Amino acid sequence: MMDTLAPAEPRTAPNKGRQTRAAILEAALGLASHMGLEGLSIGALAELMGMSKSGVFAHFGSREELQISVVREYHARFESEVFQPCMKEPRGLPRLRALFERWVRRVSVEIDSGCIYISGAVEFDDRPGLVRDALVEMVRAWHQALGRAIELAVREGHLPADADPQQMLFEIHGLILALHHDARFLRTPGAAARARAGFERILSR
Amino acid sequence: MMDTLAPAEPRTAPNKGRQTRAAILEAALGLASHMGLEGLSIGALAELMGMSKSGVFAHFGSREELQISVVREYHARFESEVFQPCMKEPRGLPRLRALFERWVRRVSVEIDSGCIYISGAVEFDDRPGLVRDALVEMVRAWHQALGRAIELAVREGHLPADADPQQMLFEIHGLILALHHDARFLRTPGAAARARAGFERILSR
DNA sequence: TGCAAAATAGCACGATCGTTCGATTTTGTG
DNA sequence: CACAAAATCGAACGATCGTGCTATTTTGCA
Repeated sequence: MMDTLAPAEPRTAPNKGRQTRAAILEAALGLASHMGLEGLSIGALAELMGMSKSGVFAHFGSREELQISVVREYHARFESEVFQPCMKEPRGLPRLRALFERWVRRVSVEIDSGCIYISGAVEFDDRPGLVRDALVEMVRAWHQALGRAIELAVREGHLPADADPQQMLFEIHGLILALHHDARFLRTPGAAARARAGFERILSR
Repeated sequence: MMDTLAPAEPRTAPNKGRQTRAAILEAALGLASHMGLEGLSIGALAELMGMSKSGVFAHFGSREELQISVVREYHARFESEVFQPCMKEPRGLPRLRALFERWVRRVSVEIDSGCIYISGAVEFDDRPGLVRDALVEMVRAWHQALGRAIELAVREGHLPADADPQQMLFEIHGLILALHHDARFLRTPGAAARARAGFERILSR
């Protein structure tokens, strides 16, 4: 009988492997949030995990693959914690508001939450390679999802018919970037409130 | 007779020293624009300058001091290329428009112009130290200058009296950050036009 | 419970990093 | 021109980096 799922399933199911790989990725995510994707080192990660460098290394095969895995993991969490919960909100403004509000919280409030999309964009804007490609792909996907939500709000009549969704997306993204900057770098209090105020101003014309 | 300017002037005036130091700083500025302040290495800088590592090192005494010098140099150039030319524009909207327009060009158009304020903010938002302190100080100074320009525009009656200059500053800064992101990372065409459109929208209400 | 395979450890490698120090060259002036 | 100071070099240091190899341990099923 053929294997039910995996086409080339090895003799023993690597359960332990997947577990520790997930644990490493969890730690790597936290590390990369603080030090950036470029600051993520296998040595530091191994020490944090209490295992050997080669033990950690074996799970990814290269540092680049580790970085890409971190990007993908961040994307998965971002999608399940920001995007998906908002899909049960009614189409249009309520859903768009929910997306923005969760985005704000993700970027400014949560602990350990340097946004890898934002820091990665700065680190890799001049550095070609697979990590950059992965980052661009995920950011583009998120922007497209947000763009669709805005278009839906227009189509539902919650926003004026002559609104420019791409322009709104650009400005909303700017608010999030300014929030990230002021909250995390300048440590200015009230940045989240400014972002929300800007969002309302964008919606009302 | 006392020295006219420097209080402890050495026997021979170190003219050559200042020259090469300036040349190193010039190269360091270009390097840091591409690799970030953290990616700036003395070895790469020495190779670029065609001199020895220790020769470069001697001019700064430490890597941290080199990074701080780069930040200060960038600030000086930013001030003289963006801020000061706009001071001869009439107070109010014309001056504010000029400031924004030069800022846009600086961030998106110019060659070799990864903005060190922006990349540094991301690199050092979690990294305490003198480099971060220097960065925060310079960014704060620039924000204050822009804030004053906005307040002047209100006082001149070019903007409604109930406008919130700090909120406007936040939103304008967001436009620049979104421009930097879309132009340099995503390589989206037309990002500068979007930033300008957002700016006009902020001014007209 | 035995045994193959998977997971991990241990060690070494070449590179590069920032930094130190003593020797050497270059500079500028009396 | 001479001579002190300034500038630069060359070599070495300990640390850390990513990565490759070969043991060794652990895992999971027959």
